[in-house]
Amino acid sequence: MQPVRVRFAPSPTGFLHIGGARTALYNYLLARQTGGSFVLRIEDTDQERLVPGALENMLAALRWLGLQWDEGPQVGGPHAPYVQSERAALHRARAEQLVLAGKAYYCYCTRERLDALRTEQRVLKRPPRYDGHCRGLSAAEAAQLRAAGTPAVIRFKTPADGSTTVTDAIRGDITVQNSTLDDFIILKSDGLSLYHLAAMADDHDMGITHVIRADEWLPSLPKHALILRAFGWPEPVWCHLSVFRKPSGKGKMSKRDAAELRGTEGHSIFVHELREIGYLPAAVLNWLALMGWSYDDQKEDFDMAELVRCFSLARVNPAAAAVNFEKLDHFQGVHLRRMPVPLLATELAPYFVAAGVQADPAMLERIVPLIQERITTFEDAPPLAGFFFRASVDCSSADLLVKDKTADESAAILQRAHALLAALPTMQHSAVNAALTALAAELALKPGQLFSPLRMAVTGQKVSPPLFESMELLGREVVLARIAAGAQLLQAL
RNA sequence: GCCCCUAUCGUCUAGAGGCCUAGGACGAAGCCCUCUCAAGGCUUAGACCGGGGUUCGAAUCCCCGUAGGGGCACCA
Repeated sequence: MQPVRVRFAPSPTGFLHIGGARTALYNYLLARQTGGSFVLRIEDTDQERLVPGALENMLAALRWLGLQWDEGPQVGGPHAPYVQSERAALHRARAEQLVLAGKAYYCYCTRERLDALRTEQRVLKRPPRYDGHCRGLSAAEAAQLRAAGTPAVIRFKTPADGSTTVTDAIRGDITVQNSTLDDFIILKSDGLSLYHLAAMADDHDMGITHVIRADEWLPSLPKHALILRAFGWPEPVWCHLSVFRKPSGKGKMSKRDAAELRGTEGHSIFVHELREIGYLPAAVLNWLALMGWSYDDQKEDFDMAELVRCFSLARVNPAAAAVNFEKLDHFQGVHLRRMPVPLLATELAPYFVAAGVQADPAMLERIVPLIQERITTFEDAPPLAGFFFRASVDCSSADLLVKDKTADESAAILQRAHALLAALPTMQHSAVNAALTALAAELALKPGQLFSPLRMAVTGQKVSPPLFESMELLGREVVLARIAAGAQLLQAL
């Protein structure tokens, strides 16, 4: 395949979400695969909707995912500027060029008239469309309005009849009757271009060969094709990706859904939050890649290099996919288990700090093998392994009881274990295992009967990393102290 | 209201006329392993939206329904 020039063109009106990330990923993959270029362009022509911090958020999220752009903000490139608002003069010139060519015209209709028109059409159950009022203005009328300083927009002259056919790479030909389109605005009265013109002009100027974007643009695709044709510009390969649906399969994700997700499930649709929770970029990438694209009927485990090698537009699925976070967790597990221990330890360290425990780096590195296959996200680590670093643990006395035994009997059993471990020549886990297993047999207890209360005493948890390995890492002193404390707690009952 | 897109297990998907008594993955259930929890191994349940065509033959092609999604701004 020839080197492509693709672009990801987000609008800085919010945080980067998984839908945008997947669009960026597919673009990136195609660029890398063909030795082409991945352009990042910021579409900020709607100054009113800009959200402070959104741009920074997107750049950081893209970088975290490893989707480094070849041209764009912060890195520059031969087609700078890459921020659309800085290209306003270019867009304006294009709009005027179209007017001169008789393919667009100035429109002086007020918003009031437009609103009234729409309301009327709504009442009549007619599609809301501009009625072409200013298209028929005589030169004299137009000149008069202009002289009076009447605010004007520029509208594109859509052919009244006939149809427009555009080809989408994954959906085939799409044909719409031109009568269903109206004379849409391409330049606002403030002189800034609307998306339709700005995006097409920039795509052309930047030499974009493939436009891979969200499905929501499909209805306006004919407008874009019309603009391109009006200029006589070549069309890129179009590829419209289906939007993601809620996990329930119903509808698009809303802000409210997003908040709920973060709070109750520990998941998120925002890339930066996924990062905060402690997901691996490799897992997010693997997950996203497979939502709407597949390689074959077997392979699902991909790293970035493999994705670059295997990706193809032809295998992108046109149907909408519901977001499935269980699958994310699965990929997270796959990639997490594959991570080198020292690296995982380094990544985990800040999460312990955030949880209020000082985790000694050397100790953490010894603990990681015990928890690596027991955690999903980094956030899961402190609750599981925080007991290694705390001075003492809080035990629930109920769980300190040996099953089917009284408190006193349980305390006595704990004391037996205490004495045994105190006398053991080594705290090496297999030795601890052997000794404690023998003790259980001697006391006619099932292993679990003895180990459960011990686990509670030593870790303060009903669920923990392997007990004997944990004891070895904790050291005899700490283990004995905690068992003694547990026994004491029982006696106080 | 109008326009566009989509339609295989609960979910993500494989399938591009016979290889399909429809394959894989997540999730679920069961078993094994086992000090808890995981991880791992094995097994099971589970789908071609409906109706018409075309064809010797359709999950695959066409049409009509239906359902879901998206769009119809001086937003992107």
